[in-house]
Amino acid sequence: MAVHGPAMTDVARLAGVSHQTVSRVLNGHPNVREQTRLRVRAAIAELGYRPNGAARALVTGRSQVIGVVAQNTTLYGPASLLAALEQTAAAEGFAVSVGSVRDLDHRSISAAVERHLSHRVAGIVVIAPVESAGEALERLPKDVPLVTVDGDPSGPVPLVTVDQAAGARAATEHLLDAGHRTVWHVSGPSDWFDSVGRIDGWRKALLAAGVDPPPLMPGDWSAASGYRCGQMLARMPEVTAVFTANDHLALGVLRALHEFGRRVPDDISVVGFDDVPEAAYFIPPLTTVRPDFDAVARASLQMLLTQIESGAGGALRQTIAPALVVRESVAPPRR
Amino acid sequence: MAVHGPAMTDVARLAGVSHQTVSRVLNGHPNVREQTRLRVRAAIAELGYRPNGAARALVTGRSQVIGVVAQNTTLYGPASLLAALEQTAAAEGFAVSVGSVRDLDHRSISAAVERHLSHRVAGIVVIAPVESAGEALERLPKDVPLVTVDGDPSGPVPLVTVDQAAGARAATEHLLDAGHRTVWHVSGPSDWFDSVGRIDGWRKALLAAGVDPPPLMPGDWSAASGYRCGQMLARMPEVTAVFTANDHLALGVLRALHEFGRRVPDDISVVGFDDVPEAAYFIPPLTTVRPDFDAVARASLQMLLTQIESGAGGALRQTIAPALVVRESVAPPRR
DNA sequence: GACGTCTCTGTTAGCGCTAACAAATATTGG
DNA sequence: CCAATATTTGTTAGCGCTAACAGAGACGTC
Repeated sequence: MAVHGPAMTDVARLAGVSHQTVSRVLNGHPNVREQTRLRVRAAIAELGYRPNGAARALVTGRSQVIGVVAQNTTLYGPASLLAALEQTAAAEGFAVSVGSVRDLDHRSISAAVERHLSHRVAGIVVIAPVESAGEALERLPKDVPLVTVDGDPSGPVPLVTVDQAAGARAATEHLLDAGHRTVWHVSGPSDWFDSVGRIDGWRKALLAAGVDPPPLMPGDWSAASGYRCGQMLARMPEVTAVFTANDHLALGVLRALHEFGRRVPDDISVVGFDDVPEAAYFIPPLTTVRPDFDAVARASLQMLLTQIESGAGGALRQTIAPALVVRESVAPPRR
Repeated sequence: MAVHGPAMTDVARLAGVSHQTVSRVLNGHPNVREQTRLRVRAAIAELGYRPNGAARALVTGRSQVIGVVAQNTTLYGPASLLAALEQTAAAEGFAVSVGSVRDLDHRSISAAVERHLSHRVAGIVVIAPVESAGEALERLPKDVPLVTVDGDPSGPVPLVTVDQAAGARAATEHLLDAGHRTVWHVSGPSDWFDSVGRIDGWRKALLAAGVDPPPLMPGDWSAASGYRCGQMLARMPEVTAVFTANDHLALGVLRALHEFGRRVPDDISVVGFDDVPEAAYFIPPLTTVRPDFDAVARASLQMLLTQIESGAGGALRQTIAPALVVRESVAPPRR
């Protein structure tokens, strides 16, 4: 094998056909005699030939690559999404190129998208949970297939999203059903759509039950901020139930409560969101809401592929319902 | 902008030069008059021209893409590594294409590498913490720049690795220094080099202190397996110090000990490995070992780029030392 | 048997770029 | 001021592939 490996003509020569016939075999074109097809395949195998994606991309104007733009792929949610996306894409013959950005302002996002475009990706998935991201997306070239995940529900861009409100409602109602008078909420950052949706669901559930929502405690997804909120919650004797916007916040809250001698779930019940793999091993095991990342990945890729193939998109909005996972961090309030 | 956007010739026409001059400007070739350079840049900006990576890759035989092969990018370690790799690569003008694999057997790895090769990536980083991966890598075409992360320390492939043994030794010695007679170890799966290195460091530290290593408790990185091991540890009154191969195992152990009423660190001290962001909010805050993922990413990319540029590699082995992070899960044994 | 109609295969052009060389222009030294 | 050299620009070819068309057989139909 030379430095650049065998090309299509080499395969053609060995199989005694033209390079175009090789191309037809590779692309599953119907009008090729079975015998020829086999000869070509044999030649491909013998030479260890690998089609050159760059050449194909050049002539077709599209590569078999999907670009993903995400912010913090270290967080459990984005990481899971990315992994699921990659698995799904691979099954469809697409590679995934990551362009993570440090901040979700629109300069960063635009830059990441630009990078993808210059590689002529077939389509782009933007995990854009933040308001400022939307603006960047609106001014993009319209001919690029694009799907947003957890983006602006009211924006004009095709969107797949976890039903945050439904998840939050389920969590809140679960606590209410256990007999709690009200439910406190430790939220994520207010510029994340995820946070807003969860706050919304929590508030609606309380209102529907005829209770006035207590003040919101804003966090930033981190266990550290959960801990800070927990230190306040622990000092308020009336607090008996807390819903946190993710599991890491819950971990921080749990620790603060523990430090103050407030027992979970005996004194205070806690529900999280995300179902990180460790949630079952928190002290106590955490009742939480599990978003189906695989489903989100499948839906967004589906949507993207439809756009890629047909030029214009099918469903422009899709919502995935999360499920409540009941463990041991919830109990009825003591009287 | 047409469907495929402006090409180099369009820029050339607008700037009144040949397309080759445009190419020279783009590639920073020295022999271009300043005035011409400016005219070209202006034309590029005006048209919103974006170079076509596919065409460039076709003619140069190399794209500005680095392929990463990893297994479970949902785990904290791999996810952090991937993110760091992406950041570093972006700074050097490279995109990162992920090829995650479900299993680390050599068929899967080979397939992922093949996919990358067919996209003509400039180089490949394999996060291959498992023995079977090594075999797959040895039979690769030799002309592809390749770096392994956390791979086989005795293999022939260029390698960047966290000094697992040093980290484990630091953890073990920290417990010994606190006055514990011996230290138990909950390990990762035995086919991971990371596990083997950590087991090795733990054992050596004990031996150096003149104590006979207690039986090894094998886990699988998950909190679930940590919990199972913890249930056994809790029942053995003589156990006063445990070093777990990662923080999630530690979480499981912590929970099991808590259930059995064994207090940490009063009754039993625990040290983890990884320093996940939540470790500071475990109950109690976890003393652990922090590998520097950024440094690993930088080192591996550095190594890869050297290979890409010079044809053959520089340093073939590089080791990054981890740091002990002291929190509250360690105390002297009670007498 | 001549003709259209399939099915299969080959030929040609060109995607957008860089490398290699050729040509034109500027700069220098004698 | 002219040859010799350095600098800047243009011209050509071709990377490996697919699309579009053209040609060659095989087959049935009148």
